[in-house]
Amino acid sequence: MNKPSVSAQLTERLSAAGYRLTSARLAVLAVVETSHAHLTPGLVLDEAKSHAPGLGRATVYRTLELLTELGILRPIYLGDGGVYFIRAEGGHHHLVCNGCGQVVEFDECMAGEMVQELQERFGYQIDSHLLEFHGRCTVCQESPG
Amino acid sequence: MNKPSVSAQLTERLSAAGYRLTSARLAVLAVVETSHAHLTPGLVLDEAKSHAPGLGRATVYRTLELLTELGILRPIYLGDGGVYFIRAEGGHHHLVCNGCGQVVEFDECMAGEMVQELQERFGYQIDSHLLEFHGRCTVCQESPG
DNA sequence: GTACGTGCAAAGGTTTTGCATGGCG
DNA sequence: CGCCATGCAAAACCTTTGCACGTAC
Repeated sequence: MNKPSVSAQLTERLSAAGYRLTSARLAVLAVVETSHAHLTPGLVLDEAKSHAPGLGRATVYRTLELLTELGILRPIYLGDGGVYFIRAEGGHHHLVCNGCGQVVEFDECMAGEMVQELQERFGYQIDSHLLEFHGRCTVCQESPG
Repeated sequence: MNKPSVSAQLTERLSAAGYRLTSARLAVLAVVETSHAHLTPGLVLDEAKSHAPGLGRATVYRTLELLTELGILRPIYLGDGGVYFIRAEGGHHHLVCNGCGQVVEFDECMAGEMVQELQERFGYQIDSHLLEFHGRCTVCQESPG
């Protein structure tokens, strides 16, 4: 049972909102904070088990939902039959091919000014954004159907 | 069995790509073209049955996948436990509350210039885009947790 | 007439739920 | 010590697959 290391910033967001800092939650948070990949519930379960061996599937789902509510994670759908979770912080920018499913991540982003305007107009407090562009990659343009 | 009415533009995209115009596909297309909502596979099945009573669940899934491949639909994930399909044409712009799940649609969009740049840089042919901003609505800002 | 597409039903996965037990605060 | 959170197992759901039949072209 590897002791999970999670930033104080994240743990405080949990306790500030009235949630207990259990070992199951810390294990999930450690995975979320370490990983740079697009996470599925199953993958989180596997990895978090190295911190908390007895961890159950249901708890992972409950924790992922909780972290989404707190604005730490966000769910996305990339075209195959399941959910992925990504860190909500900052933003994500995807270019997705409708043919082969390839996902390219890029950095460009002109969302800053839109965030400002949307916050004023709708009264939302905006934590994160996701920009997805869909089309066909160079390979799939040549093989229609 | 209501005869489905589908625009020639859509039917031609199917046949141009080498797909047959079956009554099942026309029924699904009619629903997609008529509806303004965020569509789930189950809802599409129910509605499309009014055009093609014997329609099966599997065919709806296969057709939705096909329409996604052709760039007519796009899947999104809005935070509850399932997929939604929306029309890919143009773009979609959502403001989603992490607390209560409310989804606001807005018109502003500065994606045009980004599309241009991404096409040049990655060689993609871009059909559509999705901009999602996540945060908390005015109500949920006051009730943390 | 032929290959593609369909419907059915079963299989395969994923997500949710109920409940007794455990542990944070 | 009380209540929240967990783990387990089962249930509920959603999605995919295999196969024989139907139908667009």
